[in-house]
Amino acid sequence: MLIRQRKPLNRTGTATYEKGEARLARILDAAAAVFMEAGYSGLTMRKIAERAGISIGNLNYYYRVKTDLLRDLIEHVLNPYLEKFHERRQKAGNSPEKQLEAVLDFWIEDLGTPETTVFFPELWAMGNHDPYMADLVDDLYAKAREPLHELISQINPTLTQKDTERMALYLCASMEGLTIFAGNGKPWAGQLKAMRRLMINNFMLSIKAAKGKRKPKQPA
Amino acid sequence: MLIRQRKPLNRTGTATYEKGEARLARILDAAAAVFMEAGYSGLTMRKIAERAGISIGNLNYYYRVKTDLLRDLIEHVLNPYLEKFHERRQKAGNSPEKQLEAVLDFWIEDLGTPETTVFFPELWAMGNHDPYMADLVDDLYAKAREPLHELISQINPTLTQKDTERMALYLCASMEGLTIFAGNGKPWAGQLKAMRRLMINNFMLSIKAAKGKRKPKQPA
DNA sequence: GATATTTTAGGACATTTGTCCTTTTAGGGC
DNA sequence: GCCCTAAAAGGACAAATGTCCTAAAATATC
Repeated sequence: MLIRQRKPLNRTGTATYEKGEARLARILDAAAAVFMEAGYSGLTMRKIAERAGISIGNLNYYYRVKTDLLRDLIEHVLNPYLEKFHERRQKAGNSPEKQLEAVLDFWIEDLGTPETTVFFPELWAMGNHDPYMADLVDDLYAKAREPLHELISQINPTLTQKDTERMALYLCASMEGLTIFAGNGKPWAGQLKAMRRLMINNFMLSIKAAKGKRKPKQPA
Repeated sequence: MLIRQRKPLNRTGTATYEKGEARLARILDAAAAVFMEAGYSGLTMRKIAERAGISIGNLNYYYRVKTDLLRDLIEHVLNPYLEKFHERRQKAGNSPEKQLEAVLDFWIEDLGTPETTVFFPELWAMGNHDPYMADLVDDLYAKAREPLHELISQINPTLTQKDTERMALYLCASMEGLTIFAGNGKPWAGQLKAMRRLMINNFMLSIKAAKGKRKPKQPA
């Protein structure tokens, strides 16, 4: 069954038949696996092809240029994160506190997975040398912080928008930093749950204790 | 003037004359510069040689194997950090609070430098694929956390050792995570000072509010 | 079933990269 | 001034890698 009309050659990351579509997905899966094992510097077209069970020629048919494969790979890995975050946000509890706790819970739990532990530090490193990657990462985190932002402002309405943003960034940075120490296979991995409790407690404390300058009605 | 006796060839990262010693240092400087610009994946022997103003043959005379150069490079960059942390720790204020504040102040300020912003994320990524690098990074952070550990336990003596360690890790992870967002050239770089204030305030709050289980004297 | 296009494989090529070898130059010890 | 080793340069080589080309096989469309 035909899926999309497209000129032969001169294309990248697209397939027209179902078979090609499936192969494309498997290529990106293989690329992700290689990336996790060997990192960005160890990500070669031949390794990807071998992992996907196809020839280099065939891989080159789908991706003429490695850069395109890399970009698709990043999106292929990152998209599920945003989806997971959005759906998790819905089925949170009732109060803003419970909701925030649910989001943070999920966030920190995710740090412990091998994918997140390996993938994100690599992204951070790439972001320092590749503006495209830097933008991609920034966008991702900006979207991931949105729920935090909203919930923080509900828990402590006296905070200005700027203070709320900074508080959200604080939480985000703290959790992401934990990846390095308590991520999968890291020295503190066994204490991830304890760290989660400690962090969330401290976050809540900080949010409530923060003295905001915003007032319900501006006094004359 | 002769500095060290050594068999010719079969050596790595060592020089015998002063000239060689100086060249060695310049090689590592050049390597650090290339590393910062291009990252680990862009670090090639030829780029390093070119940057150092020498031939590949000469670079190979000092480092037969790239791995050795990389390890020396890491140490060459990391050592100043430990030194700076130790000396900064001495000239801190009087009270434990002031001392801790000084250490954290310096720590977060350092995040904003181009070197730290670029170098550490690269180290984190390498640590996921290279056990040697992983150990090196772990050791570094363990040493960097020592002052935190001690000061935290002074500020809140009711905390058990484990709680103190976790609290230190919390501070450490939070600050390191901030690198990604407010490091040099990052979107939040302009708000690094504000974030520093926010973080340190919250850290102090968390340390003091933490309820420890340790008591001065065990009750019967 | 015939045809056109997608998909696949295999080889090939130029470039890059780590490493090695040989030769020349420089510098310290006597 | 002579000798020995360090320091430096340049070339060379094999392996790896991204990319391209051509031909065969598979597949949808008519």
